[in-house]
Amino acid sequence: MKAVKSRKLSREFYDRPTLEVARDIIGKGIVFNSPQGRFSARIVEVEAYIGKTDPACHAFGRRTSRCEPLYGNPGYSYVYMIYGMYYCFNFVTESKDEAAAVLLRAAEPEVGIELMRDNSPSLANSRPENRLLNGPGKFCRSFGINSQHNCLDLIEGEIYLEDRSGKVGQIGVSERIGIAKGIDLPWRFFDSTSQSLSRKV
DNA sequence: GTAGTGATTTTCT
DNA sequence: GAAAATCACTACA
Repeated sequence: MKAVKSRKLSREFYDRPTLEVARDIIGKGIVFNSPQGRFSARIVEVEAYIGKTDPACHAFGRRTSRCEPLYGNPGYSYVYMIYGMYYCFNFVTESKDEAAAVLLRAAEPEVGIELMRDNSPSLANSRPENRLLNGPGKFCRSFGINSQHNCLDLIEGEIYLEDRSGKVGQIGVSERIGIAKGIDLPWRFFDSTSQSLSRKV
C-alpha cells in the first residue's frame, strides 16, 4: 500500500546489461545526504562505458588501479578526476569482474539548490538553475563530490538513486561527448525534453 | 547567439 | 613526458 516510502533503487537495478541501466536511469532521482545537507536532482543525461568492447572506457585493454571500482560489484560509485580540475561520477554496473559503468552527465536540480550555488560560485549569479548540473564536472562540483566518494555503496550509503515513476520524457540516443575513441558508439542517453542537457542534440 | 583556447593535476607509458 | 569521459573565458557576429 504505502510501502513506497523509500523508492531507493536496489542492487538488482544496477546488476543488468549496462545499456539497459543507462536507458532506465534517465528520469530517476539522485539523492546525496552530505554533511552540507541534502541534495537531490533528476537525472536527464548519461553515457555508458563498457570495458570489454569500448576503446573509450578507462578499463579497456588493461586493468589499472584507477579503474579498479569498475571491476567491482554493481551498485557502487566510481569517481575520478579529469583534466586536473574536475570530477566525474559513475554508477558501476554488471557483475563483478565485468568492467562497466554509466557516467552521469547532467541533471535537473531539485533539493539543495542554495548549497549547489555555494559550491559553484561562478554559476551562482547565472539566472537559470538548469546551469548548475548540466555537465559531468559541474554536477560533481555543485554536489560537492570528490575522490572521497569513490567506490561507495549506492544502496547502503549516503548517495543513492530513487525511482520517479511516470515522469520520464522522450528518451533520445546519440554518440558520446568529449572522447577521442569509440565515438561511433551511440551510448549517450538523454531526456530530449529537458532544458538541462550538457549540449544541444 | 556561436567558436576557439587556456587552465591544472592525476595517472599511465 | 603526454594525455585526459571538462569548463569558463574571450572574441566576434
